[in-house]
Amino acid sequence: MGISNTVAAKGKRLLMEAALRLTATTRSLSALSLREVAREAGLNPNTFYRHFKNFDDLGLTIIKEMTKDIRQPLRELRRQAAESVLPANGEAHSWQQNPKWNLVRSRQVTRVTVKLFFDYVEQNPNAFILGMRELHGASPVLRNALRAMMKEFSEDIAEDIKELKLLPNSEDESLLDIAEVICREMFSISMDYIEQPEQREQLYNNAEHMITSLTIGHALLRGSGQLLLQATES
Amino acid sequence: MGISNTVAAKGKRLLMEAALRLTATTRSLSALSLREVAREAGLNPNTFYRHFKNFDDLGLTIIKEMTKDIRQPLRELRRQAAESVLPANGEAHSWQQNPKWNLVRSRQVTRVTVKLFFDYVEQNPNAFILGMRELHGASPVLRNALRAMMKEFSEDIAEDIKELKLLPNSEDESLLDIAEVICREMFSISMDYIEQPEQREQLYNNAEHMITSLTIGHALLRGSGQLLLQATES
DNA sequence: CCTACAGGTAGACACTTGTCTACCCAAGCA
DNA sequence: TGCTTGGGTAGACAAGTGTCTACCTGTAGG
Repeated sequence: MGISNTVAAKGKRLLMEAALRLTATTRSLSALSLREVAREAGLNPNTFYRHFKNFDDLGLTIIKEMTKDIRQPLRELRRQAAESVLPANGEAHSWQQNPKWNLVRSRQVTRVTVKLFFDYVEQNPNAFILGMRELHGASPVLRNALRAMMKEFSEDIAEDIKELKLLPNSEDESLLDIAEVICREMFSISMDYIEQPEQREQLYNNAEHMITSLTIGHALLRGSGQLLLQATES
Repeated sequence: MGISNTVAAKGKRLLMEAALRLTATTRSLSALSLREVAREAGLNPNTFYRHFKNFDDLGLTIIKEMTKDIRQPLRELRRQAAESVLPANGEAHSWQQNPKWNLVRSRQVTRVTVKLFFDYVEQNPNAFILGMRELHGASPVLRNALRAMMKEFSEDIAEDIKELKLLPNSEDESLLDIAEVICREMFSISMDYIEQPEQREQLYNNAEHMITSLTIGHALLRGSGQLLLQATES
């Protein structure tokens, strides 16, 4: 669950999975004991030393695995979503010529991406729980690693917004700030998504509304007011 | 630091402050040991039992104190900010009649509030660190308590936006969702604010930009496009 | 003046922890 | 064939832990 099979040694994988299980249900990584993890993995305490220097080491290894597992799929999902929404025959593509269709398309891409992201969360809840725990956790090493990971995700988002032309006027670099907010919020909301299954429909709608407000507001502040007005007029 | 003197017993306060100190620099609350906290407080381990049932109990007490200390001041700051920005003599007040001035006023209120919030964070860093740690920490009790606290803050924000007329068209209840995003983000950004003093100016600007984009985008989606276009045209 | 009691201490208990040294075994390779 | 080595185990150690019972002391209230 969350730990890909790229990790060679069996014992190593067992330990990582055990840590992931304990972290999600019980405690933060730094609060676990070496013996506890080994016990959960069904191994001798000393085996831990064969694979990891300490808990930061274990945490880093898990985080790297997760990043590798999640990053690429997420981008592909977004690209698929963008390509699946096409204009009606003969209609113009550019924001200048067809603002309304572009806005609809953007929102559609957002909806699909958010949906797929939440599906992903649903399938790997423990990985996300560990991530959020340690992002604000006690270990500076893990905090920094996770921050770097989220920065990469944000850069992906910003890049995709540009390439897929999801916003008018998306040239400037302050788009990255917006992407970071989106990224942080999606991770944050995903905690609620995991813990409150009965609220999922609403969380889904809120997330979409959050992203749309944020991006549209950003575009408006950057001088695309006229276009957006046309796009939102019924 | 962060623990008001409303707590009667001296030992109790000492323990709370010790926990706050250890949490911020070392570990999450659930990873602390009772003896460790007592040692830091200069007290006998057993004294802990005189005041708290367990660590959740300690955490809850700290959180309640903090909420009481922070909530009211924050609202007052926002109100002061709103009142300090007045239209030039004879100018109209309403969004309909004077959109540009209203937008300027809103952004001004945002700027001032954000500034004051960060000042507050700077003065009580440990309280905020503990809050963010436990918001995503291992204890469900503390998580829920902190979520409730943030919900209250969000309601304050939403209410103030309405009362102070910081947005056109701010009647609907989905405003609360936006307020929750703002609240979460402000707490999240405040961690960076504490840890990266050299970035503070930029974090400050980003926060303001984030809030403005979000609120304006929200208003635009709710049909205030025409007004906002007028407001943003130079 | 006595007494109740909140707040603090002391010592002891069984238990868990990280880490050390030493031993084991199977796979890969010369 | 023999040997190196990665991955796993066993046992022991001092140190730290939560919690129990028992004891002390100042202060408020009758």
